[in-house]
Amino acid sequence: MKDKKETYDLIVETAYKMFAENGFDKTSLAMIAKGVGISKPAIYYYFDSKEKLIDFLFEEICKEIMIQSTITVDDLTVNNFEQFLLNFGFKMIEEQERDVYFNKIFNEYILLATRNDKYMTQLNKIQKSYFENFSMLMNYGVKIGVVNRDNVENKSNILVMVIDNIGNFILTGLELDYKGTWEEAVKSVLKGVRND
Amino acid sequence: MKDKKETYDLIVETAYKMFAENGFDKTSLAMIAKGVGISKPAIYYYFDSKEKLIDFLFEEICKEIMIQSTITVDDLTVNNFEQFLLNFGFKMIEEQERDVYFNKIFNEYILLATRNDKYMTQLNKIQKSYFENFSMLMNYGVKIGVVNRDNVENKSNILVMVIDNIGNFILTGLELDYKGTWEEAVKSVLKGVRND
DNA sequence: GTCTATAGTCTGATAGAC
DNA sequence: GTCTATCAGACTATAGAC
Repeated sequence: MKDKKETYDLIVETAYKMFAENGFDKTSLAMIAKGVGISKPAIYYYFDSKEKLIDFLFEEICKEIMIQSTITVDDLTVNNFEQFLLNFGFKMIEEQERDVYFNKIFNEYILLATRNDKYMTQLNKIQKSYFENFSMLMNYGVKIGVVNRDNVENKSNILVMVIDNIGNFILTGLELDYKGTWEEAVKSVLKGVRND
Repeated sequence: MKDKKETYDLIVETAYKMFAENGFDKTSLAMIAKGVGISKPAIYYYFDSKEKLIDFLFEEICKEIMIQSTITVDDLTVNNFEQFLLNFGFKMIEEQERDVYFNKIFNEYILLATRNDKYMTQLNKIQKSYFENFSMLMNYGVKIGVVNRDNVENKSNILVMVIDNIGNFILTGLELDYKGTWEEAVKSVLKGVRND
């Protein structure tokens, strides 16, 4: 029982890294087995098929994203709103610069989703929650008077687009002032409030 | 000679669509041959290998992007600067909504590039020219007084990030007010000029 | 739980006739 | 130029011993 758990985790971790580095198609079960230090058929004891292994990893990743993208609005005030937004982005940028695997494998899943509704349904849920979180945040900003009420949804969309795409550009090795760009995006969006 | 040209073009067109729809690995030469209406070995008369075919399409796509992303600043004035930026984005959004193949296959190449320097070198050139074009445009905007000179590079980056990511979101079928978001991005970036 | 052995399928690529 | 025939190799997955 103890050994089962350990091998299982090793398969999951190794598959995660190898799928991220080589892609799903160019990562065979034989490669994963070799990486773990077991034989190929041993993987089938834990996962019914390669596809099931891919599906399992997708669900794990989705859960993680849902947790990370959650925003709680409770402690936000006029004084810390901008700093909160800035920190949220900075934290994401730092995480994406640190963990290359995550973005690579997630892009694999996005491409998979464009060809397979099973993944697209799940992906759309994540996107929706992402946009809703930022929308909620910006509307709260309007409420406390730090965001101009005009085109709130579009302002929210801009922030999502920028922070999401920073990850993609990091992936290509492009060295840009990402934090500066995020800061400018936040400031652009918060500009123009009438204090009357 | 005439027949050669026709078959050649058919292979290129069919491969383009099939690679976009199924991905490189899940599109075999047999499938392409069947789509064209020839036998598999016939493809080898035109392309030395599957990889060479993939490389050729990549170069074609790169050329097209380089042309489309080129911006000429000559006719821009204080009066038409904002409208030019808006139209540039609107045109890109419309094209991306129309041609689904282009974005799908380009994302394939981006993933390929993260695993193969041959493609990454080319991809980085495209990105560089893209950022430079927008940077040049924004600096021209500063010069004629429609863009605030503070953080010009970051403002330019925001526009690139937004317009680039709109394509990705269209790919996932997400229905958003893309044109409105672009409009808001342009206005956010152009805001705050001091007319003194 | 993990192994060896292997079935069955598909792949990219080549040889050689027409 | 295009074909039929065929290759070696890699793949997922399974059977059955231990």
